[in-house]
Amino acid sequence: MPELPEVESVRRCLEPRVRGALITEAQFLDPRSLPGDCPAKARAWVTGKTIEGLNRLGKYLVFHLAGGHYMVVHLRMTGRLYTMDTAESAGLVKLAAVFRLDNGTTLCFQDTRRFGTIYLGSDELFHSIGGLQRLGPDPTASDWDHRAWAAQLQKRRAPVKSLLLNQQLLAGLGNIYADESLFCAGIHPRRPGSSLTDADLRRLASCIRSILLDAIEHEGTTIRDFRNGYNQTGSFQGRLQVYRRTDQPCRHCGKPVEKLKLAGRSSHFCPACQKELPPW
DNA sequence: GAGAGCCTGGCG
DNA sequence: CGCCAGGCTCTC
Repeated sequence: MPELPEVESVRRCLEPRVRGALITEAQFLDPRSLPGDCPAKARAWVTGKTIEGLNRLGKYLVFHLAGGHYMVVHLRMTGRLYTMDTAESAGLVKLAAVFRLDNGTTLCFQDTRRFGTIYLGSDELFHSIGGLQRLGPDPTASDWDHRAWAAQLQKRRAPVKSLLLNQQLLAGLGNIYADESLFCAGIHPRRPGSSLTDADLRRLASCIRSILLDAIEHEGTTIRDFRNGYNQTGSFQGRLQVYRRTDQPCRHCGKPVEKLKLAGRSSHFCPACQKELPPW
């Protein structure tokens, strides 16, 4: 569910409400969200620690805790992380974890499909979490070296859509924004990375950046499950051009949007605006 | 590369 | 009932 803009929206909501706060009480209600840790041990570990800051690395949220400790959260498909006033939080059901803070805030972690994960530890976490240690560059960073990224893609024969989903090459795109970026750049999702010209990749890099930044401004896309750090929906769903618009007219040329399966995921594209023809 | 698996719930 | 879903990992 959450891709870079959704995770960033969560981070921006939460950061001012958790920074500087002490965790006075924690409950881990679903052991599956704690790979390698047990709930009792995790509870004792986080209780009494102060949250010094909240960063984002790709789709990971990183809580910086006093003493060089970290709590890293990945929301996967249906995870929600939001705050509410502790007074309002009584009787909440189906939470995977709850944290009470000394500033009167309660931080809730909810996850219908239970793929989401919470990792606790020190510096070694960044090596032990497989997806975190080899994370590619962040396309929303002002110093993103898109030319180096483009050169990597041109070395691969895999479909460009699969390459966009590979977090080792670029951190933050998921199925929605990969499809939207390819439409914006006029590139068919099945084109091999090695077939992309420098001009294609300059266009694609520019589309990725502008779409992600625009989606952050709109607090992300809510198809069904996504909620920001205030437990509210985003609004970028109204601006989608192809994602989940199969058989509906392309907003640019009117031809019906098509769908194909790539890397086990649906890919939505306009057959006229995103041609897959020789010379590829 | 592709496919299965991890889970739950909504939809046709 | 079967299919599908915003992510990621692991096996063939």
